[in-house]
Amino acid sequence: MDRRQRKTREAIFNAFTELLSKKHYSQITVGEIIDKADIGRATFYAHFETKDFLLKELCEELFCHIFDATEECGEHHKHIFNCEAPSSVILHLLQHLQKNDNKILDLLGCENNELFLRYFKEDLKYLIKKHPHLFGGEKPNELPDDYWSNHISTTFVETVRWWLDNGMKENPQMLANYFYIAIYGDEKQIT
Amino acid sequence: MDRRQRKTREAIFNAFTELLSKKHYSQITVGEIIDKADIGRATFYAHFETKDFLLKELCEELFCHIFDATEECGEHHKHIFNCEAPSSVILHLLQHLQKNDNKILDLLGCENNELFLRYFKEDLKYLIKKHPHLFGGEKPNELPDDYWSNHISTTFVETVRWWLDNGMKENPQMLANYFYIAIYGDEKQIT
DNA sequence: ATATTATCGAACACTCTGTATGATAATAGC
DNA sequence: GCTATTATCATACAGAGTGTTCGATAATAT
Repeated sequence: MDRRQRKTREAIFNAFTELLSKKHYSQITVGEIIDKADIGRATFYAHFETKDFLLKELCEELFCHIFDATEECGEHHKHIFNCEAPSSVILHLLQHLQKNDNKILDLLGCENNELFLRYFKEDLKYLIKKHPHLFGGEKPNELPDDYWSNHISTTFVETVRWWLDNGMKENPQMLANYFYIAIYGDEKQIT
Repeated sequence: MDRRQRKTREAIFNAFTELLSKKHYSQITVGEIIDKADIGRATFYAHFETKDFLLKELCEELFCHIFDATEECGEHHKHIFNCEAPSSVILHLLQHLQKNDNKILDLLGCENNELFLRYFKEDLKYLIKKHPHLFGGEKPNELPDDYWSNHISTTFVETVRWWLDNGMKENPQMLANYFYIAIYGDEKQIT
């Protein structure tokens, strides 16, 4: 890829991210993005068809760094599986978040968090479907697979949302505990 | 309220609801709404400041019929508490949904469901906070109140979403069971 | 050195928003 | 019934945002 293209793309992403942390997605205009990115109007549209596509590509780029749900950046995927015991994959993800890797927390915590948490959840759900025992516990027999993977991923995302909304006072260990208690009940909490 | 006002308001709500069931909220214009409602442009703006306010008022009107989270239509509220055993409030809500009371299902099931499920969840969360034992079960001691009420309401909304996305094949009884198993585990399912 | 390609700036047609106007018709109060 | 009020209408309008086009310029690749 041309260096000019890379620089332009980078400038657009940076400008867009900065704007997203300040105001709602629907209120951001292409005019603002190109002003902040300091590029020409035609250049923006040479890169992204619309603002919606820009958002989509930003999400894909960001979440690819946390876990690979699209099967394209495998080394990160492996990372999750190997560097920790399977029972604390959740804890590991939360620690990544707390370090604010790739500034992902800025976007999950801002007023646009609905947008990003949806992407986050979809990626997570896909991961759980592929690896049912990733989070250690057992699915109750009566529940359909899909219902269960949806329940797990939703509960995780909502745990993160709750954490962010309440000022991130709890440490990742405590939060992982909440998650496990909510899902599996008192008796099965991790240590 | 003037009969003219009532008719106009009704026409706007109907046109808006019909459009929402067909296309995404962000793609709907005020022009389309007034065309379908067959009213003048100025008239629309005499009723609603913006499209966003229209959505807000529509949601308030709709969900008020299911449960009163805003404390203003108490008889429906009482309805929920009195006509069924407390342990199956969930079942009762699901039965209301299945009957498609007030066409609410059309909106929860369309591509704009994010919009409405968010409102739905907020109302439910408020209700749970006020009546912690509404759904019968017990909160694990280790979990903060707010985390728990968020978990319950999220799980319920996600159960409904899952149901809609999968063609509503299960009956309310079965669905209520899934919900209770997901929340409280195998051993506590209702009969 | 040359061909290719990304960017620029400016202009453009188009759509949508929200407001303003004066005229008309429905409603409410007496 | 008569009158004052008020909702609605049609139309027009300014302002903002979108997405495209064009020729000129500059960076990159071969």
